[in-house]
Amino acid sequence: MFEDGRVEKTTPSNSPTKQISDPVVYKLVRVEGDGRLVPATDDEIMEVVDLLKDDNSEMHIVAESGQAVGISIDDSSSGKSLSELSGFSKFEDVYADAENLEAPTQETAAPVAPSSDIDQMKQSVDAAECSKSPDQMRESELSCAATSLLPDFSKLKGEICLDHLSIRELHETFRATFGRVTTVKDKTWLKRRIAMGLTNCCDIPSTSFVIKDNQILKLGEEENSNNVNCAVATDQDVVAIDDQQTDSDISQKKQSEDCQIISGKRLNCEYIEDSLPEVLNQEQKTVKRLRKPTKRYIEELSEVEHHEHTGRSITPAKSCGRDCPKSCARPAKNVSPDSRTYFTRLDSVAGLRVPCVSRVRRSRPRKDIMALVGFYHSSGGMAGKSVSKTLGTSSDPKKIQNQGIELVEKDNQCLAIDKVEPEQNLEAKHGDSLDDDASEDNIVTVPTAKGGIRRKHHRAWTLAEVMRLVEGVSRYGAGRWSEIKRLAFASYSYRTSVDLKDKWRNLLKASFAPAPTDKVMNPRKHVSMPIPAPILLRVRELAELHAQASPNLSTSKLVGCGGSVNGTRSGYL
DNA sequence: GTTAGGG
DNA sequence: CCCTAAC
Repeated sequence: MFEDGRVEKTTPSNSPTKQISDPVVYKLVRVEGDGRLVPATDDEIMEVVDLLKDDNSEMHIVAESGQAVGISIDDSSSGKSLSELSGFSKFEDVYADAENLEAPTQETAAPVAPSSDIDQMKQSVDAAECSKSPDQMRESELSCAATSLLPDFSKLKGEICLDHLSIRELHETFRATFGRVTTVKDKTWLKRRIAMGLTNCCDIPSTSFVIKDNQILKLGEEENSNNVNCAVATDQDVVAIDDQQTDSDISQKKQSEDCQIISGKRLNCEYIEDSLPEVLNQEQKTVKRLRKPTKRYIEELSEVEHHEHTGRSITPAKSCGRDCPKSCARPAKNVSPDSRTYFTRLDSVAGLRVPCVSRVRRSRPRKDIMALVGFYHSSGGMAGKSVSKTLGTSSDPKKIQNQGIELVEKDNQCLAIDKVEPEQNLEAKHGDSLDDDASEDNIVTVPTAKGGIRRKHHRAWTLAEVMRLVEGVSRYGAGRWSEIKRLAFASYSYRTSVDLKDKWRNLLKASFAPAPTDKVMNPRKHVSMPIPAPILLRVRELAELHAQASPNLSTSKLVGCGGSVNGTRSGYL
């Protein structure tokens, strides 16, 4: 996996930091996928020579001899970055982290003993004015900041320049920044590391810079190197993570420090992971950071959304559209809206039981109404016929699509259907009251040839409706359908004026057709309730009446009083 | 918006 | 019952 990958490298430490008393000889190696370190070939060395020159200033890592050997790289988690970036520059952090691992034990051995610094710091918490050596004085200032573990560079007021600090001061600053001590003696590394901590940024120039308002101000630094720095820093992160993950002995302190830097760099590099440890330094908490929601969180969110969505489609409380303006306006009958009981109404004339789902007009049957199908079938009659017919339409390949549309449609439909209407039961007792407000909704969407779909809802005309229609025609005149609708079918929200007109037309047809003879008719077709002869007779009368009156254009009102004038002319409307 | 008529 | 032209 890392065959092509990068070569880690070593050179004699030519760090500008002359304080390094312990020169380290680096050896260029290649990290194999399994973590083995393979001595680099000449080609590989040549490959990175340029990098060495460019990044020389970053290479003055102080590492105890032999530490480089212990570095292992977990390719499983960092392979990508490793393959993309120069492994060589990782050394900086790798070494630093390796060093940090042993920081507690190294403290005493370090040339600048951190422990003594700590003591001094504690003693000089409020001793900024103590008369000490100039060096100590500066230390005191830094120590004051360090005691809170939060950097307080108030004396520098927003502008921090680390360039002129000594190694020891840098150590103090480091400690103030990260809350831990370090034995790294490399000034540049310390500066950059501190700058990273202070600015939460990995874009730290390798040369002089000033930190102002938590931002890096470069001093004559070119833009080009910045990108490199960022990338390098990211790479360093990866290495640090790997180191942290593979090394179980790691100290909590170090973990949090790594984490902090990592998160800060992530922020900058817009690479965010959700595996942040819980332990964060204080200053971390003050830093806003982008955090990708955890997977679980995302799932929960989506689930909520889903619930909301489905909930919306299931329980819409919207007003019905054109179909039932009236029924919606009417006061709701005192029924639980959630009740899904379906009452049946006994049609006294036809002797049929038809479902009475209250005033829902032109909406497709809900799923649960399908459960009633069996009932429809067993009950026979025209209701059964109509339902089976509509069901047949819906069971084609388009069914799924239709159902999807159904949901949408229902949102726009009056869903007061779930209400049960006691009055209908009363009417059932009354028999065929003209106030009968029967309703049933079995609406199916039918694909049309045009590619669209149309809602097909079939509601068989009850005898009561027919009678009411006939009366309406006789009273207001055939053709005044809107008036009939308004005055006689006000409570039949599902019957439009067009419906009335159509029905009347059918009635006319029936009335002038030869009397049905049972033997001829297919019993299957005859499920449709026959219109009682008296009604048909009345229809014919009215038709003849209109046939006569209508040409006049003036006398639709005469219809009611006209009685039977010259009978048998054209049976036409 | 209503009505008539074809489908 | 839907669709649409005509009014």
